[in-house]
Amino acid sequence: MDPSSQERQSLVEEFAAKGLRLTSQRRALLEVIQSAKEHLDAKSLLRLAKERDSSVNRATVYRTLELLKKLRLVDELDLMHLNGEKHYYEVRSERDHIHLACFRCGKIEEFGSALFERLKQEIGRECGFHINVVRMEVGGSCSDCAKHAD
Amino acid sequence: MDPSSQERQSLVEEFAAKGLRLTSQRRALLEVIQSAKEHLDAKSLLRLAKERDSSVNRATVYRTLELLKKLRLVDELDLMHLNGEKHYYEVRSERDHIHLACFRCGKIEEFGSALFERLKQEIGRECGFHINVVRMEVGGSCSDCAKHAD
DNA sequence: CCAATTTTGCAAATGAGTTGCAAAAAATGA
DNA sequence: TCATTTTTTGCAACTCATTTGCAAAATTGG
Repeated sequence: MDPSSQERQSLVEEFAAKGLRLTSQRRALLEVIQSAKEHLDAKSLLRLAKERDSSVNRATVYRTLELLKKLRLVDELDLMHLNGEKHYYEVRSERDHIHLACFRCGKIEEFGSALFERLKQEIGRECGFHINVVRMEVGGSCSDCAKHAD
Repeated sequence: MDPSSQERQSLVEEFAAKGLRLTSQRRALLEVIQSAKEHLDAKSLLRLAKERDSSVNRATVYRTLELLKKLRLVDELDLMHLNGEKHYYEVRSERDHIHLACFRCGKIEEFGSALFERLKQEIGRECGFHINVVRMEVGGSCSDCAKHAD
């Protein structure tokens, strides 16, 4: 009941709310992205979306991802190219966060901080730059791996 | 004479100082990267390196860039994929900086700030993460383009 | 229901980056 | 210096993520 405890609107809802056609293929993809527990690339998204609607095609996945990026519903990540040149996707969250990629164990951590928010504000203020998308990725050794050596 | 007025060591010198073989092909590439006035992709690097040593091959460019990344002499950038999926390269500088990419006019600005440095320190402190590489890229409208509208 | 518009699957194409391999170049060591 | 070993290179073929042209299918708006 308390509005602050509400789940954020689902991707599917937000997508439909923009007046775009919610085809079964798009719905399948949106549901997959929304429910993902980890960062998924286009190939994985296709595989999982096909489990919901076997007619989903690779081209549709790419075309829909392009659309979602433009709509700012989804962010595209590189994750420091830890596993090749492909991209990963995640639902855009309320608060931006930094991705920390461990070169040793491959773990991806997310880190948000007030300092990060201030930095973004500073960019707007100092450079007169109007920010649409921010991507900050850090590569190195996570706390577990850093212990062992460098 | 004043040490602070000295140019930073050249890429070629740093490369040789690491005890690696400075072949004519590598020298050509290093000189091109060092003297670049803008961010260049592998294709452009190859073209320009060939002007210095026509024997330089694409494979060598990629192999050398891989080496330079590992040595932390060069950073790889995406520049928000403003022009396709290719990568751009720049000499690693004393101080990290953020790349601001304008989606409208394509201009790339660089921005370094104390806040950015503090944020990196915070990541180390809060997450116990040992940072090797940082990449922060921002997409939006530069000050000129932001005036016109959004 | 009909005409116009959007979205789709398919298959082929694109393009950045990688790889196996044999030849060339550089280092090593008698 | 010369032979041996190691590294680097060019070449051509390849991989693989992503894009595109197009005709068919689905949706929308009269």
